[in-house]
Amino acid sequence: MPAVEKASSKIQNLLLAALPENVFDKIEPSLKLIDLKLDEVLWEMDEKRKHVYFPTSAMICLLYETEDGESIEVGMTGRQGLVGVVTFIGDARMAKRAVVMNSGQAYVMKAKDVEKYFEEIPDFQEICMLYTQTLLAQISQNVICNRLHTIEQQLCRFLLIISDNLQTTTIHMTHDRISNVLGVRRESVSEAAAQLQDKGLIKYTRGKIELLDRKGLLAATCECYEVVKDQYERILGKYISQHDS
Amino acid sequence: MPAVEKASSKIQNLLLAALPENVFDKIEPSLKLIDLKLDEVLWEMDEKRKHVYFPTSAMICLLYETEDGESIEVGMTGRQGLVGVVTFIGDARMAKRAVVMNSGQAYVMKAKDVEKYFEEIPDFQEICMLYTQTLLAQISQNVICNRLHTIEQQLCRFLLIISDNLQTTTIHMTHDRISNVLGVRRESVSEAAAQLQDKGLIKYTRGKIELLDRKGLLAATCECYEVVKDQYERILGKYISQHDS
DNA sequence: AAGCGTCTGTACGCTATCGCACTTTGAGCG
DNA sequence: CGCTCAAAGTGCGATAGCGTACAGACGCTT
Repeated sequence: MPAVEKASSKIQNLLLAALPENVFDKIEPSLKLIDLKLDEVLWEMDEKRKHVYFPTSAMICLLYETEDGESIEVGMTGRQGLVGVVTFIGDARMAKRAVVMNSGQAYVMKAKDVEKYFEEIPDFQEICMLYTQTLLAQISQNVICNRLHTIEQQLCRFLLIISDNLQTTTIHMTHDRISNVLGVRRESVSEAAAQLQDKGLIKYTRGKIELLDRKGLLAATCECYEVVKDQYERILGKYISQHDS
Repeated sequence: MPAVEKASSKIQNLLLAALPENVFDKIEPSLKLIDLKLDEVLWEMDEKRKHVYFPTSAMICLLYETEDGESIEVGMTGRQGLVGVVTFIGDARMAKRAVVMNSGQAYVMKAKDVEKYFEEIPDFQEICMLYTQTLLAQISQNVICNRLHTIEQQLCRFLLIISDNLQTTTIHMTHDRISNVLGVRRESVSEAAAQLQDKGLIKYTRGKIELLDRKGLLAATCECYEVVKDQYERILGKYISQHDS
């Protein structure tokens, strides 16, 4: 199997792609590519985690839901990461559930296998631990972002992150859905989106947002986007060859 | 040396106390008890972490500082935890600095030794990893708390956490200092504090806050306090014998 | 005992966001 | 091709928290 095909069709998850080929071959039997539908719940709080997911084209959101039903994103993962960090650092449940935010595919691995490989294969362990660090950085930044930045800034950041993970400038998502992730009103998202559209940075219609001006969005968002991205690069950069944009 | 003395005078850090005695004895030579002064900076971002701290009577805050100088707490640690998680899961820098928020003592261990014990002693590794999980839970909850809850609720939560860690109902801290941690104006803290005082939950004078009614504070704070505390208990509870309050 | 500096109280206008209610629009379905 | 319903637009009063400015008060120092 030519390396090109491997990179393009199989290992679309950056963490898996970061593994040395022989390591990947070793764990491959435990990987299964599956489809994830919108709003599918990968796990609920207080449920034992049975799988770890390495998204390729799907996007997953770690959501928290308060006692009175409001939901907020704690962290977010696409092809740049994995879902189920807690599986190998223990069984903490930091979010109430993991929900598919953008349908697509992901590799799944049973928690048992993950644990096994984690102990047996140092490279695998290292990649997982490094990713955990980037997740910590991401969540930490969300603390700051939620306190200090405007909805417009947060929306820009959100769009950029999605775009990075899905490798597209067209995002299929309604304002309402976004509002649930950001933990704000739908109207606030609509308003912020309208402003970005006025500035020529995006263009949207029902459930579809197109990013027109990446640089403009970068200028309109807060430092948080760059900070998290930089940390990701610093921590995992050397392992991840492929860089888009 | 009688066990009582050990518990009372030496191992005031709950994580260290959770280690089996023979394990503690093994790592003890690497531990040094030091004094931490108010506002002392344990590390700055982009500095290689050289030590791990196990606070006994000190309280340490993981602070983030934005480009325009605002500071916010990302996480907080006292005798219930340790500072320097990143040392063993890699070298991520999720916060810009760790600052002493309440003077007191802490055990220090060199990063090198930490790494060594981490690999050699499973019990040590486990405790460290479990604590990391609780930290993740704590930071995640801060994301939610910052988005959804009032300053008054957050102040209650803050006071309760400090009280838990310092094992006292008298907190020596000015409104100004608290405002830096919560990432709000000093006046907002003063106002919230005044309300809590009116309700008879606390009593304060210059730089000193006394908690009068713990139950009342619990009722006045948000779910976040309990959620984090529950996670801590669930994850580390079985190792930690001593429970106050 | 006085003085000074730090800590806290108060006040006011401003902004971002909320909550709610209602309208308009557009995409996809039959 | 038109209908229908979800998505997005609009408006308005309410409110939490901000920024700024200044006044009062407590406690330590001399």
